[in-house]
Amino acid sequence: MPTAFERHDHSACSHAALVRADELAAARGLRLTPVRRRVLEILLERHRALGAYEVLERLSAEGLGKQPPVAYRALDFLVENGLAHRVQRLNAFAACQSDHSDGHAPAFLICRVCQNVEEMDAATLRSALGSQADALGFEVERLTIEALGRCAGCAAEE
Amino acid sequence: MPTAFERHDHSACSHAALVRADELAAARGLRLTPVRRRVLEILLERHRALGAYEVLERLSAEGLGKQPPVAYRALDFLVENGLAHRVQRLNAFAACQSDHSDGHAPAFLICRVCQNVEEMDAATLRSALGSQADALGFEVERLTIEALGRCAGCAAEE
DNA sequence: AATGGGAATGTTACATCATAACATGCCGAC
DNA sequence: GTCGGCATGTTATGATGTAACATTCCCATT
Ligand SMILES: [Zn+2]
Ligand SMILES: [Zn+2]
Ligand SMILES: [Zn+2]
Ligand SMILES: [Zn+2]
Repeated sequence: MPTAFERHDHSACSHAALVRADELAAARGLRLTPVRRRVLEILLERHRALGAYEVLERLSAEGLGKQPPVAYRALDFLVENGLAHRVQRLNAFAACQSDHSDGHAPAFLICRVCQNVEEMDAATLRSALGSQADALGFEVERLTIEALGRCAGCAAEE
Repeated sequence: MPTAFERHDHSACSHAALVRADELAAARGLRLTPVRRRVLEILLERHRALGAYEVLERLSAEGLGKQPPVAYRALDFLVENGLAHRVQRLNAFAACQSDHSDGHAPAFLICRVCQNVEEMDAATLRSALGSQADALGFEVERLTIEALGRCAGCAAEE
């Protein structure tokens, strides 16, 4: 798989993610309603993270809902079911582009120039942090790892 | 040093941090003005992170400023100079309680029950993530590592 | 002492992000 | 057919964050 920062046939990313979403919905009996599916498609258009209000604008233009709760509810649904992630640093949301079907909690690389977001496997980091935390008696439930920086392409251009 | 989650003589934490702040200000010619110093003291009262508006309320009660920019400017100053950290998951700020004098970027353990925030050294994690990112040509500039979970004390009570 | 420049603070007004609460519509189970 | 659960629609408000400009303070220079 190419990274989010490379030029690539993005329709393949997008299509694969939608297929995974449909499979997941079927397997778990989730209701991937028109609004929810459309929000996922919108997020999948790029590797950028979108703010809830950016998503809402798109929905609104398509007659799928004009008020913030519509966007937030769909986004929350996607996040809860692992189809999208919240990027804390940006107060924004990105579709999950990884092929782990379930329960993964990746690290994110965020390019501050092109704004693309790449998911990176964080299993090693998770377990390293987990044992450090264990030593302090702390039980980790959710882990956020986000790196802000510059991707190779943007570094080359500057 | 006790962790933020243990019972301890917190005035020692607080006092030590203020001494470090004064030393840093002297060494780097920073202007630790009344508002800035007071904000640091307020953050240091507990190991909790405070929202900007919580800080502002306190300032306002003391006649040190009634408008959001007052709080945000002081907080930004503290963060830029390593005297406080921003906790992304909480949209909140915590005084730096570590004795690293400079440029450290710790991982945070956030107890969702008692709300205390503990800093943990993240040097190992940083370098591990750094090399994973390097392999993708990504240059990390800022790294956020935040674990949400439950501290030993709160686990014992539940 | 006056002057002037830079940093900090004061203030207004607004931008952006997020959710509570309640009304309405949809659909399948009984 | 109607009841109950879930999704959606709508209103209103809460919470977080910043742009822009006015004012004050301090201190170095004249
Ligand atoms: Zn792609
Ligand atoms: Zn880039
Ligand atoms: Zn303490
Ligand atoms: Zn706790």
